[in-house]
Amino acid sequence: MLTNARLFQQSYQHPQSITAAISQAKLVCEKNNVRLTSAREEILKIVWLSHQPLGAYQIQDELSKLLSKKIAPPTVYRALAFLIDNGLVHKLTSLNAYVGCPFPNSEHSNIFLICKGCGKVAEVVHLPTNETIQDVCSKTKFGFGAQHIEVFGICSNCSSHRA
Amino acid sequence: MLTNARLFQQSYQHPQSITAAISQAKLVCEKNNVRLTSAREEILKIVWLSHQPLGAYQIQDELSKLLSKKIAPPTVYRALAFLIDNGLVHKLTSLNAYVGCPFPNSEHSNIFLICKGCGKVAEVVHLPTNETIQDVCSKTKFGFGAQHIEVFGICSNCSSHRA
DNA sequence: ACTATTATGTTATAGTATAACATATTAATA
DNA sequence: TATTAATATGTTATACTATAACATAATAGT
Repeated sequence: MLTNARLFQQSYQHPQSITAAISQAKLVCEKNNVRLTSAREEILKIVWLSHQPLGAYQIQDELSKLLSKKIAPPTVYRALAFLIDNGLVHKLTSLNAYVGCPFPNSEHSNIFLICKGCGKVAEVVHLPTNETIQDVCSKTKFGFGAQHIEVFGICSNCSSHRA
Repeated sequence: MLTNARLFQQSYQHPQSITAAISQAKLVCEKNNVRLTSAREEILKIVWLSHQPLGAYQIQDELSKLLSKKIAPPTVYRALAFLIDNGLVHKLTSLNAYVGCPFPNSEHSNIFLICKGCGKVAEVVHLPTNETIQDVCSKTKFGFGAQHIEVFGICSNCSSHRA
């Protein structure tokens, strides 16, 4: 099972992971034959730097600050659409918020653990869950395309600190 | 496995299910000691009558027609919040749309099969999937609260009619 | 250099949802 | 049954989320 759930730990500090994420993103874009422009890269960094999922307008604010100029929503949404299309960012639909994908190359379960305590979100790749979903699809003759799983609860750090 | 996936069949016509849904809703409300007021009941009917998930403003339009008067958004959103709280309606977060719950009393997997062809949505209760999710939570020490699973694909009716 | 393609800037607006406060209805109690 | 507390609805305004449409700029291939 692949996960970045340790980001729930208080000590966690996005180690070299942002630069790692960026260089991985560059590889992905090269492979997909698309361009990681500076706007896209900046937004990817902003999303990665946050420990919580960010809304589009929060990203807008950050980017405005960073570049010291006004950024309009389409700039943000277009970059997000690009990053999502290329598997570098996910949208959490229940939150209208965006997170960086920690493993853009792996097979995806798209399972997101959303902590109601601290607001942090971890992603998990879990093949057994994929299989049970496939089972549901075959039983209902439903042609599987994609899945999106959001799990709401309390992370270990929050439960130990509030207990 | 509990499902209403046969609603994907072309012949499917919401049999007596609307009245059944309403009477079940009344039971649920009685059990929960809350009131199924006429506005709430009307909105539940509207959601049930649609074979596709409805947006809040579509519901607003329907209700306005039905009652021949203007309905403001808060009326709709409040009724939806009530129905969701009592497990009678679900929100599909990726669509910003609402569907009636076909089995408001059962244990829930909250698995939604969303057909990209016809736009219909079926719900499934599938305990094995619950178990794999629980497994993910225990492995990550994440205190499970709730889950929401959206599966995107093509239903059997659409695949047979387009093949 | 020229052209086609892709990306960004800009303005306006569409679509989704809630805050805040007034009024009405219902349920419980005196 | 009048009173009160609680719950629900009406109403207005506004916040939040996202995209359309069109102009300009940057890039890549010829």
